[in-house]
Amino acid sequence: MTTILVVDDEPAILRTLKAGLIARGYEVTTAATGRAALNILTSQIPDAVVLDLGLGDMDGVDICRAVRSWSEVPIIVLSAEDSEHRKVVALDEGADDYITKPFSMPELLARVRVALRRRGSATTDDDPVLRCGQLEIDLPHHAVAFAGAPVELTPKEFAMLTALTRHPGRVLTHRTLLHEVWGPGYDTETHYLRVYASQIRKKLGPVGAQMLVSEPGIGYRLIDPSEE
Amino acid sequence: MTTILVVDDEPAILRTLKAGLIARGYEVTTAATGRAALNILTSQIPDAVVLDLGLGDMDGVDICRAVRSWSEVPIIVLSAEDSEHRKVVALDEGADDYITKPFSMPELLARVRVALRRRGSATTDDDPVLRCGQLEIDLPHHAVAFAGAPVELTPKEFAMLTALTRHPGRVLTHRTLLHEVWGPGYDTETHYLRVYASQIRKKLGPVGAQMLVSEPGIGYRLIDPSEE
DNA sequence: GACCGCCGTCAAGATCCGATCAAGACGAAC
DNA sequence: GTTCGTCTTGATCGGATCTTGACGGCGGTC
Repeated sequence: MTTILVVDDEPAILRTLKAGLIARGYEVTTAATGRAALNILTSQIPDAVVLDLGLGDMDGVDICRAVRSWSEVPIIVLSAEDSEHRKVVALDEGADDYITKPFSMPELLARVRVALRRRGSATTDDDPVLRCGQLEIDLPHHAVAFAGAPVELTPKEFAMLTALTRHPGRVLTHRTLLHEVWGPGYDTETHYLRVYASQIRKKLGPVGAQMLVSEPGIGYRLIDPSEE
Repeated sequence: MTTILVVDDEPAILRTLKAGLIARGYEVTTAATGRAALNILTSQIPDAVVLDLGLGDMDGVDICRAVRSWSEVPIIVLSAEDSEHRKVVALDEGADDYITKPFSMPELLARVRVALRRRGSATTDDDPVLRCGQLEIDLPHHAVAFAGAPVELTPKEFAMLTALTRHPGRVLTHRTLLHEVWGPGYDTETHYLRVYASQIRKKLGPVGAQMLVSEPGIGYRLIDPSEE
């Protein structure tokens, strides 16, 4: 069953969208606020999202950015504004498509099909929790746990550990990590990595510390116990 | 280098598109007819396609359909018509996006970035492993194994063995190896090679040691058992 | 057989790199 | 403006790695 989340604060539009999608055979869940949408998206990720930018409680672009930190679910943005700048920002922050109101239902449906077509051929697993051995990273909640016990990390520590956990067992070069966590322009600051690796190890405890190993001259690696 | 194919029969638009894309750092190839576009797409597939529907010789939708039979390259369609039916058909026949002329260059660029972003995350899990006989070098994991048993190598040892394994059975001259591992300026330090060849042999064990042979006065070679 | 060039091995000093601690700088929240 | 947490930077220690030199073996040449 293909599920689509529709987010819009105008009941009339919400009804129209829902009816059109159901008529095409999709399962539809709805949310009227950004907060409600994020709540849904942290627990059960649909196959696609139709998101109106103009919500009462938050900016739709912020929702895109937030969701993109833990899921690649296709997001089709609706907006009343035809502002070029807004389009570019939304697309760069994670939206897959941008439709200007008033829109035609058949076009929206076609664009939904495009989004689903892509998803079908791509990844199927979309668990917003990264795991590696006893380590668990809940991306939407920004929560880390090792062996069931919560671990408090600062933003940079979180970003670095997440980058490593996305590729268990693989060596990430110093450059790659610095790019991922600090952005471009920090390519030579390998000292940062040492400091943060040390702090992460300390917070993971004696057992977890052994999972984060350095590959001298290359980078860092998170040992994947399932590969040993 | 990211390559984008632009297909349009109006020279003015073609020029505009090409200039805008090149300014953003993309490599651009162009085609003015559907036939020319298909010719290019059968030989070398670009990273994305920008396709004007209104070509002289063929219907753009037919091009979409044809390309989709052998490639999933992202296609962004441009069209002068704002016909809803045409949009739906194009999207259903394989187009990933549909932009109506007149369009804004920043928006087009943003949509190109969306298309490329997807391509980037789709091709993540390939594991290029170099092999030569019982020797395996997993480059992303930075792991070396001989006959299934892991081998711990220092950075220079790893670099030297990798260089040799990239060309199984072939002789790499002293100069080549020194350049590859130590960089320029070490052309005469052949003694380094002797030291490291010795250490690598020691770590590969008695069987593996025999694979690394020296060609007196020339360089070193990794024996490829599949060629003997 | 002695010499010579080249290779292989070993080991010791020098050097580099990573880990850790701690202090200063910065920024956000109140 | 102050306070707190986080980020940046510096100093130091220990260890792995690299470099360098010495020595012996092997095969050719004279």
